[in-house]
Amino acid sequence: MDKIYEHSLVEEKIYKEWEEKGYFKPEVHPDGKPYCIILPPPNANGDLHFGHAMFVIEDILIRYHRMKGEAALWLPGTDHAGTETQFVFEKKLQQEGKSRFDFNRQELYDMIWKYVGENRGGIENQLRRLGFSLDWTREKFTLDPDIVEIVKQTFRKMYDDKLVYRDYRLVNYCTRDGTSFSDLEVVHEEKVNPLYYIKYGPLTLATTRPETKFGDTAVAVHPDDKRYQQYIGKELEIEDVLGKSKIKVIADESVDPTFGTGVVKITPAHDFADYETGKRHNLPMKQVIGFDGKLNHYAGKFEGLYVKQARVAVVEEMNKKGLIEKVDEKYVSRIGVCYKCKTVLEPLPLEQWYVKVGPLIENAIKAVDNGFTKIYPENFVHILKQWYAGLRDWNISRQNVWGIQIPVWYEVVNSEDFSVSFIDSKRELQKGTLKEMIDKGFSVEEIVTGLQKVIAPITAKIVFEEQKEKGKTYLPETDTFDTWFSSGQWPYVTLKTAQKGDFEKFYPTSVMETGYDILRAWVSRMLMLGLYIANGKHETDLEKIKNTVPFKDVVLHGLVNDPYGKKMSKSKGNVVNPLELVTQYGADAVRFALVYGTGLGNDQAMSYGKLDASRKFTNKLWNMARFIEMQVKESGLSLTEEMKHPAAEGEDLEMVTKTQGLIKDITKFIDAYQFNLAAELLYEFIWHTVADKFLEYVKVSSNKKQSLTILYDQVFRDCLKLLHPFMPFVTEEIYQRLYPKEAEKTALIISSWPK
RNA sequence: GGAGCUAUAGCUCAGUUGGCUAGAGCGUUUCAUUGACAUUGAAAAGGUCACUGGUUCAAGUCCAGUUAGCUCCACCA
Repeated sequence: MDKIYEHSLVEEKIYKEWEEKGYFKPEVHPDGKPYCIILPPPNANGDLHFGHAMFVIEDILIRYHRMKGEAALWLPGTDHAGTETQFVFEKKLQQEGKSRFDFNRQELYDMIWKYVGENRGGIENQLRRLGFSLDWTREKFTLDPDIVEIVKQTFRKMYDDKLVYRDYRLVNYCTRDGTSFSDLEVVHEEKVNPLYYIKYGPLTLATTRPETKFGDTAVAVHPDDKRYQQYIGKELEIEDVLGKSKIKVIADESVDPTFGTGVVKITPAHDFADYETGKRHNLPMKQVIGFDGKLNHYAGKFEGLYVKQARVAVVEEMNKKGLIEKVDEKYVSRIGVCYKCKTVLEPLPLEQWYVKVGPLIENAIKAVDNGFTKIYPENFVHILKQWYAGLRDWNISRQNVWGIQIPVWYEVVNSEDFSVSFIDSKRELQKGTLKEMIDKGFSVEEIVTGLQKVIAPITAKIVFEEQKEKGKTYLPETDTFDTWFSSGQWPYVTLKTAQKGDFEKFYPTSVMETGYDILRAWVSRMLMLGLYIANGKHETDLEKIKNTVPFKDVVLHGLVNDPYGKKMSKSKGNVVNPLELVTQYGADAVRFALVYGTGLGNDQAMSYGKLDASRKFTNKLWNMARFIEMQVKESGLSLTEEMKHPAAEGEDLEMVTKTQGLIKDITKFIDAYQFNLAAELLYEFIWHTVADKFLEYVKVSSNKKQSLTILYDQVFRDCLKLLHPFMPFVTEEIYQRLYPKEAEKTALIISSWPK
C-alpha cells in the first residue's frame, strides 16, 4: 500500500466496479424489505451547486439500509424546471441576437430539449463523482413521455372531480418573461415609490400608481369616515388628464381612513386589493395595461408607453393641469418582482387554470397529524401547517413553452373572442383576434401549426382531445403546467414508470430528503397530489390515506453557504462547484465534512477547515490499514484465511466491548437521522480510541497475536463497515485490500451491517 | 403584521427523551517522534453555555420573558 491515500486513483475505479456489478440496484437483495428514496430531481438547466452535495444524507441512508440486507432503491432523475430553464435558454438566444418570438412552440421546445439533454449528462457525472449509489437503470426525467402522460391524466381526473377549474382573475405577470406566477414565486422588494396626492374633483387621494388611473372604475372611502359621508354613492364629475370624466364614490371597509387622505382609487384590473373590492361592489374591470407591459387605447395619448414611462408622462401632464396636490417622494413600499429577472410584476387579469386546494390540504394535514408522514426536524410541521392554513387556490398555468402543455382544447364559437399569436408560413409573427387572422387569409391549420399563444375567453367550452367533434373548430390551450404540478407527483410517476412492479413494491417511499427551502413549494405539493393520485380520487378514509402517502418520513437539511456564511449565488460570484472540491479533497472528505458538525436542518458555512480535517481522516484510516497489513504479514497471520476468534481478555476484551457499543450508537444515530452525531463519534472513536490507544497497545501487547487478531478481524472491519455509508470509497478500497477473500464474495458496499 | 431559527472556547460549530467534571476542528503554547500516518503523538491554556426569572434532587438542555442577529411568510393604496 502507498504511504499516502490517493483518492484520485481509487474513486473512479471503485464507482465503475460498483455500477457494473449492479450493486446500486435493489435487486442485490431480492428478498429484502423494500426501502426507497427518490432523489429530488435537480434542475436540468445547469451544473449542480454545492447544496446538492447534501444528497449525501440520502446516500448514507441508502447504503446503511442496503448493508442491512434491505432492497434499497435510490431513484435518480432530473426536472425540466419550466420557467427557470426557459429563462436561461432565452438569455442564450438573446446573446445570439434572437428571441422566442422568432420561433413557434415546437421549434422552441426542440431547441430547449437539445440544450437540456447536454446539461443532464453533466449533472449525472457530478452525482457519480460524489459516490452516490443511485440506480441509474431507473433514471427518469419529468418530460419523459410516460410521465407526461400520467401528469395529463392527473389533470383530467382532477377536472372531472372539479379539483381544477379555469378562472379569469388577476395574476402576477412578468411582462419580460411573458408568464404568470403562483403567489409563492413572487419576490417582494422594498423600493422607493413616490406617493402622489391627486385631485379627483372635490376629493384628493394618494396613490403610487397614477398611470393606472385610466383603469379606475370607482373611488372608495371608509363607510364611517365622517369627512366623506356626503359623497358616498354619488357620481363625481372630475377634471382629468384626458379631459372631463365621471367616477363613482363607494364605501368599503377595507379602506384605511388613516392612510393618505382616506380616499383610494379602485382599479380592479391592476391591483389585487382593488380586484377584491371591485368584486364586492360589482365594478367593471378595465384593463389598461397589456401583457406587453404597455398602456393600451384607454390611455388615450399615453397609449404605447411602458408603465414606467407612462407614470412620468402622466404625472407631468397632471402637474401642468394642477391636479397634483403634493408628492411624498420618499415613500417606501414593497412591490412584487419576478424571482428570475427582477422585473416589477404587473397584476393583470388573465384566464388561468387553478387547483382547488381545500380538499387536498385537508388530507395532507391528516397525514401529518396522524404521523403517517413524519417531518424531521419537527418544527417544520408548524411551518408546513401554517402555510397550508393560509393557502389560496393554486395557479398552475404558465405561459411557457418549456413544460407539459395543459391538455385541453377550446371550442371556437365566435372567432372574435379568441386572440392568437403565431409564426406564419413566411416566418412572420402574426397577432390579433382569430377573426382578423382568418380575414387575412390564414387557415386555422396554419395558425395552429405556428402557434405561440392562444387566449380563449373564459366562457369557451372546454374539451379533451378525443371529445372534439367533427365540423367544429378548436384551438388548443397553449399554457403549460407550473413545474411544481408535475414534480409534485414525482414519487408516484417515477415508481409507476421506472420498472414494472416498482410502484407496488416501493410506494409509499421511505424517506423524502431535501432542503427545507423547498418544503412549501415541493414537499407540500407532493403530499397534496400524492395522496390524491395514489387513491385515484379524493379519499377521506384514514387507513387509505396512511397507505398512500408519498413518503413516510421527510428529512430536511439546511443550506450550505459560502465560507463567510453568505448565501451562494451566481450573481454574487461565490458559487463553489462541488467537483472542484471532490478533485482536491476526495469525495469521501467532501461528504464527511458536510455531515460532520452540523445538526439536521441547520445551515452551515462551507468550511475549508472541516474539509482538511476530513481529508486527513481518510489518510489516517489508510495508514491504520497499512499498519495492520504489515503487522499481519509480519506475525504470520493470513490475510486470506478466515480466522478463529480467540477468547478476548483484558485490554482486548475491553476493545471488543467498546466496539460493540459503537455499533449500537451509530445504528441508533442513523435511525434517528442524527448524522452529525454518527460522524463525530466515528471520527473520535476510530482516531482516538482505535488508532491512538488500541493500535499502540497492540505494538506492545504481551499476547500480540491475539490483540492483532482482535484489531484486524473484529474492531477494524466493523469500523470500516460503520464508516462506509459516510466514506464509501476509502473504506471499500481498504476492505478489498485487507479482506480479499471476503471481498471476493461480497464487496463492502453489499456486505452486512455489524451487529 | 405573523412565524421559525440562532446566541456555547480566539474563530467555525457539535452537544435531540434533563445527569456535563461542557466537547470537536482550526488557531495558540510546551514537549516528543521519522514513526503505519502529505506528519503524528503526549500535554496545556482558553467558556458565569446572550440576559432575567421559573420548574426540578439536578438545567447548556424544559417553561416564561428580555436583548441581538439571521431566515421565511403575508402584504394596503
